[in-house]
Amino acid sequence: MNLYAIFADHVRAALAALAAEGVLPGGLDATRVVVEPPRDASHGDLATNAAMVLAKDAGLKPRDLAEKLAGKLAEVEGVASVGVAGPGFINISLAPGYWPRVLAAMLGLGAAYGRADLGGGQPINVEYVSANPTGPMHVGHCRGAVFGDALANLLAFAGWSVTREYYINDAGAQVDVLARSVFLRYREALGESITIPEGLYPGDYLVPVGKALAATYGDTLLVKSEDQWLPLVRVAAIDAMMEMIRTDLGALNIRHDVFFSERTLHARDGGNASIIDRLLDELRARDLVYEGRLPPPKGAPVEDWEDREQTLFRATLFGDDVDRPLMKSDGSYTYFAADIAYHKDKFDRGFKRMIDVWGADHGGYVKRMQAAVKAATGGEGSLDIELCQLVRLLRAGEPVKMSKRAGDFVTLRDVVDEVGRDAVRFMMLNRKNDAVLDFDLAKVIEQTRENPVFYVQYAHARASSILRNARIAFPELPREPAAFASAELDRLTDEGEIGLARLVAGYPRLIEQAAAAREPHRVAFYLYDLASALHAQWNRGKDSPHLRFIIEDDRVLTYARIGLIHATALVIASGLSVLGVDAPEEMR
RNA sequence: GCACCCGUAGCUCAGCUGGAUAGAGCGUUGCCCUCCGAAGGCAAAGGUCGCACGUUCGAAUCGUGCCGGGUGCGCCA
Repeated sequence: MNLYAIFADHVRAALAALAAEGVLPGGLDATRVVVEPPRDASHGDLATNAAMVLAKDAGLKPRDLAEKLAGKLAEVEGVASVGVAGPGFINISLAPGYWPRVLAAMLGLGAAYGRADLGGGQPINVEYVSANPTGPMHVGHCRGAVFGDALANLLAFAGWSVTREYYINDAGAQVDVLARSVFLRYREALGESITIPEGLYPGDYLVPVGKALAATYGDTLLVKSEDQWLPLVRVAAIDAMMEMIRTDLGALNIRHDVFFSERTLHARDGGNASIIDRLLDELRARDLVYEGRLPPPKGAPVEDWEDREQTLFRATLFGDDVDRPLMKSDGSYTYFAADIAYHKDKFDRGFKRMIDVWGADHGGYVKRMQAAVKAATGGEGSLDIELCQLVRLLRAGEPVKMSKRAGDFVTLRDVVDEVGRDAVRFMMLNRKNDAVLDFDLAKVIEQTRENPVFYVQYAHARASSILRNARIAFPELPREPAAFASAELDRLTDEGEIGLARLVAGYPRLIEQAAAAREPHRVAFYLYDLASALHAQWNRGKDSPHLRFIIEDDRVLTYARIGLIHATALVIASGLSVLGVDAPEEMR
């Protein structure tokens, strides 16, 4: 149901026909041929670069080739005229009834309109958020969370079988610190007066965890040594933190399918080799792991640098700049070693394609991780990494102070509670993920055109309002969009109406391109344009009553226009659902 | 020193993976409310696409080198 794809087929057919006639050589490589909307609508409805791209191989001048192709394309059903312009563009104008027919087809599809099959149902794993389980989510986690979730939605809509995954970093020293912090809260719950020393987590959010421990264990942990109580407390603390994180994510409507524990990769139950042990043995057998020395890091001097032999992964064989350490000086595995095993595990679970969403501060980690996936999967698996740049939190143009000490950071929950889930989600997606983003708490709740969240939602509410009013004027009006596929849609002749239909017709193409580029922000910008076109057409009806959507004494025309409104509302709702934002029927 | 990201209108940003006269919002200027929602609308002015070479029919887009800003740079996660 992608008009541009349909016409790309027509172009290929025209090439084949010309080849059969001996006018063109056969077997021309048409991969660079695209059919797209012309930049300027006055050029026509569709344009293709075919003649310019193929001229050299065909041994013709672009304009000559264009003329020949144009002759063929003019015979295609539904084409009104074909022109050649500029250096060899072929512009196609569709017959007056064509856009209405496209509209009818999409109305028949309903909510399925826009769905693509790029992924062919293949599995893909999207890992995002993966915040440390040591406290509530803070606002810095927000962007990656929303981006990852919208990307997962987008890929699912484009035909992938998506699994949303969260990697729990529950194996490092930070979770021991968490456990010790919780143990203090436990003693506090038993009546002791405590102070949280430097280096432990001071936040109040651990108080209830301590109380729960006291309720479960009474004072029995007090007599145990740290070796004994630490594992118990750690498990309870991590569970409590993950529960909190799940709740925070729920406030943003984010739900993961899989929570994967790093600890399981390190586990050596009953003296067996761990998953990491076994993977490194395998890599060592392939001579991808060796003992060697690294040059000292450049840039900021590292104080306790010591030149020592260590266990290294040959990342340089796979495109990285240096080989990377797998063992810390105390003999335990680095985070990287675990991460290799983790991605290998994803691959073994059936995901040849993986996407990780990371913060920009992990940019230096990209090459080694991709190198590791290449090595560990024998080149069979592919890992794409999407980096999200920082968010600057503002209030009316002034930076919001965020200090890390004393647990005094702005939590994700604070922000969602203040401005609402929809505003957070839409604004986080209203910028390329690799550009830094200013998030102004004051601006995102303004109800003006400046605020794209409001403007787009308002467009949907306005469309809903029009439908309500139309049912008052014509009580027998059907409620289902599909019923309007049989309306006399060729009554839609106004340029504003055709413009709306054109935008709506471009939705499937937009979804495909946004999914292929992994850029959900394109959906947000598209929706803004579509909302703008709807608002504009509505406003034209103020000065020109004959352009209003509801024409009391012309039932047939009203039906056609209501069909257009249904189509527009459907696409807005569909796009918003990809972004994970509500499409309200009225604004309050 | 190296790697990655960014540099487009006065400001904040898009620019459909190389296409035609580079777009939108804000701000500025000028018009427009008896109206299916003015919670706005219409229009105008405003750009050597950081700079310089290169690739080709054609470059904001690709390559190389500079300039400016950000992030990161054994064992933290």
